[in-house]
Amino acid sequence: MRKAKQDHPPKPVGLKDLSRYLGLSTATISTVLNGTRAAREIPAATQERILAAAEKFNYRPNAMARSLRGMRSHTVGVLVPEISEGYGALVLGALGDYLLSKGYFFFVATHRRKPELMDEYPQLLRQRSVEGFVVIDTALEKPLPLPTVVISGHRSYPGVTNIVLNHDRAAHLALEHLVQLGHERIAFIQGQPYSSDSETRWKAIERAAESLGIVIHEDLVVQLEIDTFSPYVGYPVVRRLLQRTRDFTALFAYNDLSAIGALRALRDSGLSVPDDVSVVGFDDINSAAFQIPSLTTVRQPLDKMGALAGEVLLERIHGGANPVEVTIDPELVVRESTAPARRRVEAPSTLETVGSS
Amino acid sequence: MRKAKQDHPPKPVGLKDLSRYLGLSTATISTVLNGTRAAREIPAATQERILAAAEKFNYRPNAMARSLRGMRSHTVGVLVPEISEGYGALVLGALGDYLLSKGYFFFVATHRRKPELMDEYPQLLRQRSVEGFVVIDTALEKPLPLPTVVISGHRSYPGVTNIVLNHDRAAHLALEHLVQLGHERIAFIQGQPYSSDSETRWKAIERAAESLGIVIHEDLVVQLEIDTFSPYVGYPVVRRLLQRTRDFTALFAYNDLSAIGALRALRDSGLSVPDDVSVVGFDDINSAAFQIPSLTTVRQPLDKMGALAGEVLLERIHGGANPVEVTIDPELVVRESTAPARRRVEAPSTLETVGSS
DNA sequence: TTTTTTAACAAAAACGTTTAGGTAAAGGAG
DNA sequence: CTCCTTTACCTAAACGTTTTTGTTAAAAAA
Repeated sequence: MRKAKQDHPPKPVGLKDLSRYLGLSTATISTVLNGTRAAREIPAATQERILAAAEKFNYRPNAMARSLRGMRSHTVGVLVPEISEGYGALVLGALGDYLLSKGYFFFVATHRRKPELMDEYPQLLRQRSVEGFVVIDTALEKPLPLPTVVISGHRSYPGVTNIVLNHDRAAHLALEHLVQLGHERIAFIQGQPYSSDSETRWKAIERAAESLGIVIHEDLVVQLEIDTFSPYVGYPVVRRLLQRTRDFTALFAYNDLSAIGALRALRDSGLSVPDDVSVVGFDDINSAAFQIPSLTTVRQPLDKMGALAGEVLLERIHGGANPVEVTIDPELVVRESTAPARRRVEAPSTLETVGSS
Repeated sequence: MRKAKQDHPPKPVGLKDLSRYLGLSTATISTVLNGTRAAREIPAATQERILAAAEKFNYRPNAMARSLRGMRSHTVGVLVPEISEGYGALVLGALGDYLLSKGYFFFVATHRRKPELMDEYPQLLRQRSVEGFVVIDTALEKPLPLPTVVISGHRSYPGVTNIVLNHDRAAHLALEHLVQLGHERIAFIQGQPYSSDSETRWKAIERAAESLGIVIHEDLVVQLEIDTFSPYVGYPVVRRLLQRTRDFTALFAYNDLSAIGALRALRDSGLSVPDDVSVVGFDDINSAAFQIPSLTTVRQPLDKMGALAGEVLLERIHGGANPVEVTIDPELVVRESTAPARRRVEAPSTLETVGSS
């Protein structure tokens, strides 16, 4: 019995093999195949011969050798908390497709929010000669040493382009919708502290609330804590909220995932959506439209953001423009989970007005 | 005003820089840093000096040069229909984490089921010196020229390891559960023709049905057609099924996505789950537990399958064992979407028995 | 004293390309 | 017949490593 080494992969044919076969130098072959300026000095007949041979032996230049020599790898590094359902996957998918379509490959490094990995991976990627970085949903501690595009990044660094949603518009769309339905007491789920949009989005919500005349009641605000890509993320916080108070008619969640968890929590607490409570999500992940009730949500064009990140990065790599920030507009998608407020709170509720009446 | 080229990334320090700094040859430094056998001839003092300098200048060996020389790239290629919610993302996530933990990076190529890309990408990846392939949910037309692990592959090729779910057990678990609940007339959603598990799973279902004494009625079988990662995939087929007949008490979907679409279709047709129809999904994606009603499903340990694929591939790359197939066991997760059959079909329904009574 | 051994490192080739700078042969001008 | 151009290539260096095979000076042995 042979050892497992039996079928060594056939060695790919290299320039040297072609050189031997054609009786030409590797230099000549290389220039012809690359169609460089120097190739014009090679007669058509020879060029044909070279092309034919390359075709015949299915010659593919070794990318490492080429990169080493030419100092461009046609590779970018992508830094992401994790590849999973929802946010990351949608962005990564569109980004990947764009990069591939432009002849770039990409390394994905999932740091799982561990600081040591977030430090280490950019270095490892650099070692691998990536030409730039795309950073997804990750708060950069310092600028990276190569062209960088951050999706949902909110810190400014020189040489770093941020791709961000127009959060003010997003918050306004959602709250305006709720106000138009007659909601006044609205509960909020804030994002996890480490999620890169949490703070920015909350500030936008505060501004939108102000401009729409909505009061944000502190006891109606809860914050996500656990780090999971299951809707469970939103379940316990909403359960706890409901134990404390039920004096609200609408809930604006940090994202669809937590909104879906909230749907379940509301139901488990005997409340009906949207009859008792309207729920608005954020992102419009694929399954949002298929919840029962289907989820009203602020759509974040994650696919566009991913593709745009790729576009901007390649532009930068090729020495082009270097915008500090690119803003994308959200869109409100109204579905079944929002409805007119159950009861107009005509009279102020007891607690609020104890001192002032 | 300068052109956009202003801040050229600082050139990484190389072996030559260290060589100049230390007054030692690159050969010596390399051997010491790599701790090769030859390094034992270098006195401890010198070694210290070298290590210290490497540390000081944060020397990182250029991976392309190293690969070119050593002919090992510590890179694998992953071929996947697309990065998206559900199946692909879960597998890819676990696979990626495993590979990274072992010091391997990976290129992801998303072929979107286009034949020309499925042909082209393996070649491009090979050019990039990957050491092996992981193929996810993709029917290979021919074996690839490097160690390959296929997740949910059902064709056998020499040198290709298939990681497959025990579909017979999966089918049996689901159908047995339904039978125990008293279901006799069961509808089925088959997978898309190109989905690599479709055929295998269906055959397993036929065997399980046979062994449990369930008759599969042709008019209760529909097949997924469209290629999307939205639950919509299951919606139209179930709507059509319901227009044709409502004479069934349970539905076994190809996957959770289509099951979720089915939930919506059933509701839109005025049927209640699980009171009128019980629904069983497949995969146990994160959101399955958070549907309303939550979805009974056959859990496929996609994360384990991804990690296992990585493990087997690296084993193979290092010249180790080369199993033809590795089987993984599914698990039934019972939730709210299944319940005892609405009505025992005591008397045969009219159509069935016209000729025989 | 001469030869051998050992310690400590250096030189150079190799990996597969690309590219700047040749050069031999053929053709034309004088 | 000599000199210059042009044509059609080739040589060699370079990219940053790793690794095989030296090389040199000093120490040990004869």
